[in-house]
Amino acid sequence: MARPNNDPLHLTALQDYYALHRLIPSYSAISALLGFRAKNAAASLVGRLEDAGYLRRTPDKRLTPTERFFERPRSIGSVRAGLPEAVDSAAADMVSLDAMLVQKPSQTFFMPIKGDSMKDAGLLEGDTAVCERRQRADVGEIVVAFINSEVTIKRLGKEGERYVLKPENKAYPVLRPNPLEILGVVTGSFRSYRNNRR
Amino acid sequence: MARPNNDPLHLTALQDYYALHRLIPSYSAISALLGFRAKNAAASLVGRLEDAGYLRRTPDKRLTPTERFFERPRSIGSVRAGLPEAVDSAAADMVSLDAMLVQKPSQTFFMPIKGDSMKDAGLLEGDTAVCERRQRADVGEIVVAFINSEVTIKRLGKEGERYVLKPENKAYPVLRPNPLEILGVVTGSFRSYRNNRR
DNA sequence: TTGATTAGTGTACGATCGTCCACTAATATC
DNA sequence: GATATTAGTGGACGATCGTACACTAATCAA
Repeated sequence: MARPNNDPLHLTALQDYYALHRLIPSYSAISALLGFRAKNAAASLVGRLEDAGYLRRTPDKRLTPTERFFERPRSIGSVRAGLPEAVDSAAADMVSLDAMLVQKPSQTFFMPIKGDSMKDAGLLEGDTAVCERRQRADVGEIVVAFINSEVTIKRLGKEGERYVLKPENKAYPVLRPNPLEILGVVTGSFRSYRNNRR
Repeated sequence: MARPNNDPLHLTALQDYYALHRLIPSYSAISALLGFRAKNAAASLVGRLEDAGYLRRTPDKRLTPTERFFERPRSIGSVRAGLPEAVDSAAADMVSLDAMLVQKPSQTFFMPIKGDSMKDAGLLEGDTAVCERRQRADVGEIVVAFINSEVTIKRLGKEGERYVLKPENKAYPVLRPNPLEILGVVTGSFRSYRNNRR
């Protein structure tokens, strides 16, 4: 019995499962999850998902999510009223968080933001900065610098011939370290409003 | 032959494998990876890793990384200069940002921040809010609300018996929409300094 | 010196996994 | 109105997976 299905790829159910367990379920687990009676249905579903580029296989044939698997709808902002489910998927493109924030994984590391010296730049205590390892930076970029045996995040400025580190908070002074050692450049940031993990 | 081993948990090798494939390998794959001749060695290794809290199992017994699996030796604080490596606990090439910010993929969407009405909360123009579809929210949460045929992001407040929407910027007034329709709750946010923006 | 613990070898076995084949029912196409 | 195509059923089968049991070698503590 092939009941017509508006979501024949069952993507969201699998994404929820993955978010919970960090693993693509086995065929029989997929069948249990989606209510299939034959695990063969799961097999062909996985085939479709592979064709669509949501799943791939490791060298030893095991199932793995691709980048596209993690894409989420980005809504435009003007949505029709009424329907609460209305952040309209028709008016949304799909974007992947990782693809947006991490370009060079091997050069990228995370740094927790401490204190409020950068709060006017929208970097608050507890935020995480996405940083790219690099020794040189341009004026105006936010950099990870090494100063007084500590790592700090400030905006790179210039006074005459001299490079300085500017906080984005009037309560803090401009730093004029000499020498100035740059560990990396902040290419993004993120924060979570949840306390708990997972 | 039990050769003495300085890293009897083989964590880094497994972390590298996971970074590559987003999957904990099978016992035989572990044996191949680490050069074991008996996959039983992998089995007991996994047992140790479970005891140490690096791995756990899904309800159907399949292996999964825990939060601790993604931790990295943090040598921050008093890092000696010149060594920009190993700055934070979670390495960017291992853990996906998506996993950190999205708990329920099927209910989650992204919304661009417009204007500066929430700048004191660290939400700037061009940032992206991670939102979870939900009709009800608690006072103090940042919500996605529907007001005057537009979608807006504000903090949910209460005045007496009445729910209000508070901007986080003194230049903007408190909104008292009636009725108040909530589309979702902001569970996180992120921004990229890449091409544009500030 | 003895005994316990740790780390890995080797073989065997049952359970689970993924694939294959034939089949069905609803939808879409011509 | 005939015919693909899509989505799922059902059972069979070989391969792989995880576990169990017996054993070895090196380290460590009493």
